[in-house]
Amino acid sequence: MTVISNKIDEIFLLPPTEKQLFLSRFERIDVLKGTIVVSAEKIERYVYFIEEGIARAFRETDKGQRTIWFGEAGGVILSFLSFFKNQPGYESIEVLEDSVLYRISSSHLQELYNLHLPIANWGRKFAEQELLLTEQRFMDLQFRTATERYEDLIKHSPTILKRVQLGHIASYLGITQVSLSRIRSAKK
Amino acid sequence: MTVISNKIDEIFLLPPTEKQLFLSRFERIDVLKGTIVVSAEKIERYVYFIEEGIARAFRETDKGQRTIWFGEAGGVILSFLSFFKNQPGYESIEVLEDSVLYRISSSHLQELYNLHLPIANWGRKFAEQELLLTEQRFMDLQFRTATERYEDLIKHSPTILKRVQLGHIASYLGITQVSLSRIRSAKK
DNA sequence: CAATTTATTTAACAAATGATAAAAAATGAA
DNA sequence: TTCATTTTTTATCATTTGTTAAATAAATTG
Repeated sequence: MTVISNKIDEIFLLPPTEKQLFLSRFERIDVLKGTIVVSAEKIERYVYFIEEGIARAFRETDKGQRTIWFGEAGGVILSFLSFFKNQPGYESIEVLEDSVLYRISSSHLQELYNLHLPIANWGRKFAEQELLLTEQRFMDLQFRTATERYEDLIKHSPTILKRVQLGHIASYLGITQVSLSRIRSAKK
Repeated sequence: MTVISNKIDEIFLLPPTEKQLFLSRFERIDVLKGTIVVSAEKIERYVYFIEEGIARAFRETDKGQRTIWFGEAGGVILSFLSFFKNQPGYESIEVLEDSVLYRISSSHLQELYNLHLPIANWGRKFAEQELLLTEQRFMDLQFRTATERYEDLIKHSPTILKRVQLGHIASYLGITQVSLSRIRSAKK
């Protein structure tokens, strides 16, 4: 649980008592490659932390699946809509390799938020951090070209590039696979 | 202060004591049309709530200003990067009409977060809500065409369409003004 | 290993959007 | 109002990206 424990500390450092309380609410699950952890059809009642493995969030469209997010060890799997508003979310999330996850239920988390100030502030910092990441994605999409976004991916997430097929990468970048292939060949 | 007071309640209902404490930290400012409330150059130490008026966030690029957000009464003016990470943000924010704002300083807010559980949870809900809005923007940009985004704007924010010039709208939609003009003429 | 499936690249054409320039319309100031 | 400025629309051409289909390469399975 070390990866996740570090991740939790990184978001907001909890006093030992609260940290322990928080961790005690987590439950380990081992999932096989291809498992759909979160389904767009359903309201999801857990937040998952990735201890080991890699995950992909995607939306089903008329033109097939389109990837909206990749997560590696230390990443958090959740549907914001599901978890914050109790609605079915936009996305489904699958693991692309056999993975080890730890999850905490919505109701446990709510209870902790309502009783423990440090944990409420942890939740706030968590939301703020995810907000910054989402804003970053938005800015990239709005202000950078597909080529630049691809180069950023090479630079900042080489692991993903190596472990994930290009069709998923292309839709993540907001372009077709053909277009990505053109970008790749232009770069040589 | 009624618009803002309602907005605060909408995010998360505070007990009367905390609500009053929270409100007591706000300060009213009246700003003239064209005032730059938040500058991309600086670290901004306030969050502003719009009681009356309309605002626009934009980034300076090599091709001129590009709008990233519009806010009306009840909206919140802040740079996430500035406020959450104490860094200069991406955007500058100006008011497009004479406006009435209420602001609370970063340090006051931090203090309230650290001492009052309900306010910490208010802050969490606020971040969660802004996260959902940002995610929505991202999804729109990624999954909908410029034409659809324009139609959504007509449907959901007719006020903005009426009060803001089309150049700003176009860059908000992520297209050129020429392209927006084409979309508008195709619709007749 | 060969056979089959899946993933990736390439090519040709269509559609959408950008860039630039000019015209038309709207706005604001004297 | 009239003139000057700003905003919006229109037109033309270049560029980018999408679409479809086929070819190549890689991975998987029996």
